[in-house]
Amino acid sequence: MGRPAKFEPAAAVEMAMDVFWRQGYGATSPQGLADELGIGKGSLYNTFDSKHNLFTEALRAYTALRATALVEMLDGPDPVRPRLRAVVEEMTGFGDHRRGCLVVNAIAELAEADEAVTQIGNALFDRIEEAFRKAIAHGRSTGELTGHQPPADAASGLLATIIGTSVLVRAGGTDERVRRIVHAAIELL
Amino acid sequence: MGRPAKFEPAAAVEMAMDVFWRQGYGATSPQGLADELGIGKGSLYNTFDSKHNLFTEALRAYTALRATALVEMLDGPDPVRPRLRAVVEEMTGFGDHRRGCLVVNAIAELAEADEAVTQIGNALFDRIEEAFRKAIAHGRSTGELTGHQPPADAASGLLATIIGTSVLVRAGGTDERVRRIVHAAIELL
DNA sequence: CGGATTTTTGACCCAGAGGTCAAATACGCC
DNA sequence: GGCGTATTTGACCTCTGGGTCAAAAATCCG
Repeated sequence: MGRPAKFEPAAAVEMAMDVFWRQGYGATSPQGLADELGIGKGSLYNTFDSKHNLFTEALRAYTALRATALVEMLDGPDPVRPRLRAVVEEMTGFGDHRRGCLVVNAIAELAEADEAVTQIGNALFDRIEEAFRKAIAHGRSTGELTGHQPPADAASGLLATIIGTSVLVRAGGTDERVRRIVHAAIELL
Repeated sequence: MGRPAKFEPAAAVEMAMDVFWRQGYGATSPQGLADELGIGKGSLYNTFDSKHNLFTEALRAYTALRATALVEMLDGPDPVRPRLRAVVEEMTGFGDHRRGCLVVNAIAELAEADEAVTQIGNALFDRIEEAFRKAIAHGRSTGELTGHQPPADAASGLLATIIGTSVLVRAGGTDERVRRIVHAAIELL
């Protein structure tokens, strides 16, 4: 049966996710990752073939987490507005960690040269936008939301808003400003 | 008087700006920069002491350009809405280059570890927000804009929107989506 | 216990990063 | 032309990045 593995790949991916999230891709070294995961560099490369591959795995894990949280938070009884607000706050990384959104950071850093990253990013963006659209459309149908733009437009706007806000959070912007942005964006629906 | 300089530092900074803008900070090497500027690596280091210093110089040049363009575009006869639209489109890098905003990219890549970058970024964000606020307030005073949120809130929202949009542009998002976002954001003022 | 197997590990590799420097070069001036 | 000065340049340096691999270690099985 061979020597027992010392670490769970899935858990390692999540830890790597964390490191990339904090430091970005370029500023993160394999050695650093191995240290942080508490394993040898060789082990890292046995399991994940390259730094870049580990990175995309981390991005995928991240999008899965996000998407799950998104569905979970939007799926519930009316009213929909507080749910949307909660989602927006959660997605921006508002509050605790202040690292913004890993996918947003990845795209800003690498988009021009890295096809894989761009693809993962756009996929997440599309899912978020679509979830927003559905929620907004639902809110309109019950009369809770009274905005005048088509739900698809409102959803796109909200997507841009959370992306922008995640950057502002990462920049260390004041809670006050972030709060105002979120509030206004939700209010306008 | 000594040997005549072969390159203008200011011009070099602008070219470096371009390279960083395309590739990001981590993916740009001193050698690559020197090649692109058509000078020796030594010359680079004589003029700008470090890669990081050149980078912050580039960021500063960038913010100066942006700020100038901003003021120029907002300063004109009524109505203010088309001006705001033009600014938003310009700032997002919509249309030609598709690289998003250099400062946004820099923050997303480095914010957590790089004080200088964070500071430059926040300064630019503040200036943009303030310019928006003034323009919106003016539009309200003439009766052109009829939105209900306080101008400061609308300005913050617009700031988040252009940041988010610049990321979407960099991700290669469809023109159609970007256009809808910009349109809706301006319409809501 | 002695394989057979699976995983770990750190030493090792090469290329390139970021940076330095002495020599070479191109002026103005006497 | 010779000199002082300012700038350029590429060779050079060290260190780390990203990655490989042979040997060691830890398990199961007969």
